[in-house]
Amino acid sequence: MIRLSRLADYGIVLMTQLAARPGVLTTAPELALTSGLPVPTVSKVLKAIAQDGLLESQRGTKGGYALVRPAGEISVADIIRSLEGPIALTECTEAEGGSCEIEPSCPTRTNWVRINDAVIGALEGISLSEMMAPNLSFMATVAARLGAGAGAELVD
Amino acid sequence: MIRLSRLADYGIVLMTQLAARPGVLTTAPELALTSGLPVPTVSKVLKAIAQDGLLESQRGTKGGYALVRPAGEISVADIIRSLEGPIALTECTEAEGGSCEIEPSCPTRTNWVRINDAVIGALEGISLSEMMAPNLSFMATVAARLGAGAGAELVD
DNA sequence: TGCCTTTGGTACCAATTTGGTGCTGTTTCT
DNA sequence: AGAAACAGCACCAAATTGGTACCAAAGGCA
Repeated sequence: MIRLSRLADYGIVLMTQLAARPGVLTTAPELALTSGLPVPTVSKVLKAIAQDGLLESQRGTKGGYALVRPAGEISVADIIRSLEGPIALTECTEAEGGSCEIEPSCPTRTNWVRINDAVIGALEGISLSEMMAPNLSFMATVAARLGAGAGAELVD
Repeated sequence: MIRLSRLADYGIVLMTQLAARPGVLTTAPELALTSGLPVPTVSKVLKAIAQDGLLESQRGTKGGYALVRPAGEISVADIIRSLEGPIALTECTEAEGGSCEIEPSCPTRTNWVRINDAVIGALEGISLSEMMAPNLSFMATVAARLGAGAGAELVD
């Protein structure tokens, strides 16, 4: 499966909710309520994202989490990376290339990097603010970006 | 992880090797040799792809596999789909939406489709023939494609 | 100061998924 | 016939994931 881990999925949902309250500290239990996810899970996810620097955290009674950057400057790729490390679709495309035994007989290898880059590009191109509301301008952006490709005729 | 399954990875490698010999039937054992993968695995992968219709298969002594379409008309997305079914980055984006419990409180949901489409677009935009050789024109194409946004102005 | 709230870190356990393999049947060519 | 190759099972082992629990540290407040 080419599938995002659930944690990353949750991360994007939670970050989107945080983006809706810029500058305000929100606690994990609060986000658990609004998202419908269990508190420990929310904690785990936010902890990891905060550690990566995408969230600022405040301990204590009036603590909580808040975005460190405006929603428009945080991409989906950023969030995925903060939870899962560098985006690598296959072992081939990992920085520490080593465990691919068929590597010598694999001329496809170098081209994998291109696929990887294309996917990363797609994820870089979508910011948190674009995830916040179902607005038409966003759909138009994606449509234009995809051009002849896949999700083309979304709008109009 | 946002990672392709190994089977899909293998599938693309094997299809690339088949693309290098258009019109010629190649056996699974042969491909196992050239790819360095175990025969049963190669068999399994090719079997699945053939069943989906991307490969034609011929039984018997002089049997083997061959592409049904020119390499230029088979995309990476096609191969992934033939092995894993529809590309869905999260449960949200699956056709048979059902198992997402937090769905009602998930305004992000509709936007997930956009991310999904962007990734699919990136994968649709890369054909087997582009995976065959490390040629510069392909790299230039990708570079241009990545330029503005994600999987933009694909082939033309 | 003492307590409560909240994040930080670690470790663990269970379940799902994955991927590799083996076996038997069927087709086709020599 | 017999050999070679695909077709379709079904199964087993291992890795990954994800959910949880527990304790430590920090900060506000009475």
